[in-house]
Amino acid sequence: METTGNVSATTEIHRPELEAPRSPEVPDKPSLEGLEAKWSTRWEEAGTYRFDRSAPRARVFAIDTPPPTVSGSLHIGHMFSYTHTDAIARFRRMRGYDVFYPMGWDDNGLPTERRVQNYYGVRCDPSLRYDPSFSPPEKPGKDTVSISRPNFIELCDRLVVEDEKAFEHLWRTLGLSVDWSQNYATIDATSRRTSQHAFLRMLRTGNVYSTEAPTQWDVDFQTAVSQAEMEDRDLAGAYLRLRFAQAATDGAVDIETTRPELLAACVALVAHPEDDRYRTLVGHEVITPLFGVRVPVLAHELADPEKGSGVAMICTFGDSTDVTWWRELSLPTRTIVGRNGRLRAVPWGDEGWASEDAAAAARAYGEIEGRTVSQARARIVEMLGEAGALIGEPKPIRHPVKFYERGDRPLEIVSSRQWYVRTLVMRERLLERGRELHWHPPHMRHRYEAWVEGLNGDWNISRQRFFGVSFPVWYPVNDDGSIDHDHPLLASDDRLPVDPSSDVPEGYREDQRGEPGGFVGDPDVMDTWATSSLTPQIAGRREDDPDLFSRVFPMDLRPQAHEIIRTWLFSTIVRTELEHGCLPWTDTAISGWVLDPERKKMSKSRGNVVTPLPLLESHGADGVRYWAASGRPGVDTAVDEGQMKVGRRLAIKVLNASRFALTRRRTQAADQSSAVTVPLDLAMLHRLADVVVEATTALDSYDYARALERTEAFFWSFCDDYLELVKTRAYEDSTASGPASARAALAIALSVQLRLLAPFVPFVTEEVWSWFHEGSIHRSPWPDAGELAPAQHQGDIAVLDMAASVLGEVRRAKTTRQVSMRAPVAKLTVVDDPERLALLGQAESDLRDAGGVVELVMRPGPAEVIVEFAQESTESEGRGP
RNA sequence: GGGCGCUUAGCUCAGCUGGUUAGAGCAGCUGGCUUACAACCAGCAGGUCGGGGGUUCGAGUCCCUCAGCGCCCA
Repeated sequence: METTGNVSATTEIHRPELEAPRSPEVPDKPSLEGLEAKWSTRWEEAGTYRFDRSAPRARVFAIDTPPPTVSGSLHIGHMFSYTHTDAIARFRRMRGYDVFYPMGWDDNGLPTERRVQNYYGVRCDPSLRYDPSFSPPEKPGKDTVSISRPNFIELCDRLVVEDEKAFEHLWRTLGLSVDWSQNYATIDATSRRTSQHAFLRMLRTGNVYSTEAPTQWDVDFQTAVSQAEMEDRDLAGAYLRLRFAQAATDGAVDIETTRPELLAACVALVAHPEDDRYRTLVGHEVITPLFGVRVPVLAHELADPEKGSGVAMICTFGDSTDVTWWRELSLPTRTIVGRNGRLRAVPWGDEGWASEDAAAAARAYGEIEGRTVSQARARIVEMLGEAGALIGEPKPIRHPVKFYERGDRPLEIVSSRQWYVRTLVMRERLLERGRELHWHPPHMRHRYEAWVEGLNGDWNISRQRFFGVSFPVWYPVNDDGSIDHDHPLLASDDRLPVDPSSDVPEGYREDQRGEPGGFVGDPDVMDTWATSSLTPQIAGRREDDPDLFSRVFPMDLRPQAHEIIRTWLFSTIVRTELEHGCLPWTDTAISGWVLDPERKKMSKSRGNVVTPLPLLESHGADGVRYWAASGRPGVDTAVDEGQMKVGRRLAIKVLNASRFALTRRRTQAADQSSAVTVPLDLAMLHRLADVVVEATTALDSYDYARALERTEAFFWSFCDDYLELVKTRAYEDSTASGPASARAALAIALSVQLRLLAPFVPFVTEEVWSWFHEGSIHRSPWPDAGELAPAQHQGDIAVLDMAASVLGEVRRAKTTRQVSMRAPVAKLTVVDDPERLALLGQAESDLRDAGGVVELVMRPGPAEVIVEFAQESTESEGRGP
């Protein structure tokens, strides 16, 4: 076999030795039952998948495993994509790599918070003190119990442990070849230390900064969200035309808006500088209806003359364009939407809230104060109508509105202090890294590029939540009680991880917390992606095991789903670029989605989510894995129990075919390839050698599905044709070269095929392997040239093709006559050209045995096969072979 | 609005740099208990490769265009 792809580059890899087989012990009735429990236990005991941490980097294949969100329910999509990765991991291991394959749990963040709230019926109130005696109710009570932040976090920690057990059981049943001694969790001490340390480094290098700025805000979760967590949803709305009076004249200006409730937050009107209709108006002032606020009319390119009247109302803040105008035109801030999504009280007449008629403004505002945004909208439309400021009828539209991906109400923009990672200035470098990375399939790179090119702000990593990694930062409290955000007090590296809500900064005492001259902790936690973007550093133990880290980083493979390219993949590239100036991995394999059997996207709300465990029970892990591995890289794949049944049948076939091959072999001490001398046997091994090359090439390029397909196709024809052809010869109880050749070829072919199938159906292949080996098949060498080279040089595949083809004609004739396959053929006449007849002649006796042929006649002529049975002399003519 | 992907047998999908008569599995139909396997085996049938145009000796494959579906981004 020629080496291909990066095979030649891995010459330093230590290839496992192929263990000499022992005398086989074959069960009479082999079965798949219980293989998952049996082998997952033995693999654990034997440390089959244990990472050898003495391996040099060149011998290591490191996988940056996606940590599943444990607080979510088990999902068939997990089994699908993790099977793909596992097939690659097993292949690499057999190729002699030391595979670093850890498992992580993403227990950090909002999903866990929500689950804890619902599971225990509690909510976090950060103003409460820690209660060491608190224990949660058995069942959620009628009323929600308020508990302190440390108590809440304890419950999070307690629950995720349970969830992780369920996941681990699933993974072991599925047969993932994970090294379970390399676990991590995104909230554990290692992760928190890694994350906080990286944060402090970014702070020192200036790659992270905090600022008070307009921020996308979810009013229900009451937290900021980043661009990566937002999505557009189409919502019904209406354009309303509002009339503003000109301050200096009797004239009026009409604007159109979908958010009239923000009228009180209006700080200016804006028109396009080239719009002749409003050129004279720009620079003058107008007065808002209802609130009587004087605001300027300004010019800016982003005002769209085609939209509405061509003049827009700038509010603080209705959307991101408002933010842009506010910033670029240096406008004042008049915020009316509070963090809870209700209109807050504002001091009409005071500084910043000047009005032509403050009393009337306060009266009008009193109608909407305290209401939600949508309630306020309804009321203010009525009031505008009564005031005659509403022109014409509302024009209903559907338009995209920004939502938090987990949220239920549109995002609002509020001004708040947040930490940001400087990603915008990195744009070009990030694109360059995207081009360096090997994408499987390649077109997934476009998703990344579109995202990086579309970045419109730095990455906000502050979240106003409870269960997450804290910022290792406190702030001095000035003598007047205000907080000095410009001189943060940083935790020293050796104290990490810290929780600023309970730990005290150096040089301070706990009783100075919140006091003038004292300190306060940063109240926020980091975005979960700010931590999970460091999975290579966390899994590789950068903080506490630099030696390990040097052996596994940069990693080789990031497997993940396509919908988190913009979050996980993107943020990991950002962080590794900032930390190390390189890519975190050389390759990424992007898996598709699992769709329901009707090819619809699965979702809880649709109620079409397929749970994995029942499938594992009815089809076996190998069956489920077979279905998963049949899904092409990056391609969305429907749940198909039919495919799982096929996989199970394949596994059963492996048991039975192996039993046959090994039973024949019982008298044979060794399987010498030199014993294979019969042309038919050499032909079969030659074809198998081609399959080995194909499968190896495919797996080298992460195309597990192709490798499986080729291997499986060979295996079935091996069973249907080759096995049938040599059956009689292999049964012959003799040491003659013919039978010996068949037995040796069967043994070699079995060994090679089991190993080719091992990454896909690890349980059945291990079971069969154990019948005649001491060690694990998963630590055996991947098949290669050495084992099949003699056959490749001597075997002519056409011998097998000819024999199988003529045998097919014999079967056709028997089926047509509706007779048993055992029915004898009185005379078989094969007409073909002399060269092909010569090839067939090399398999003549096998063909006669397999077909039950009494007399075989071969003569030159146009291709034709004639099958004659005793008694009836009718001829059955087949097409030429 | 921009981008990416998909469209091949009733269903699920292969078909790689163009090259015999377009393949597989499932489902369907017809048979067969055959000492590896009846959870099995053998065979049959089923397709104007989404539509149109082009390049070529030759197109499922390359180019253009249209349509439908899905996803990503705005």
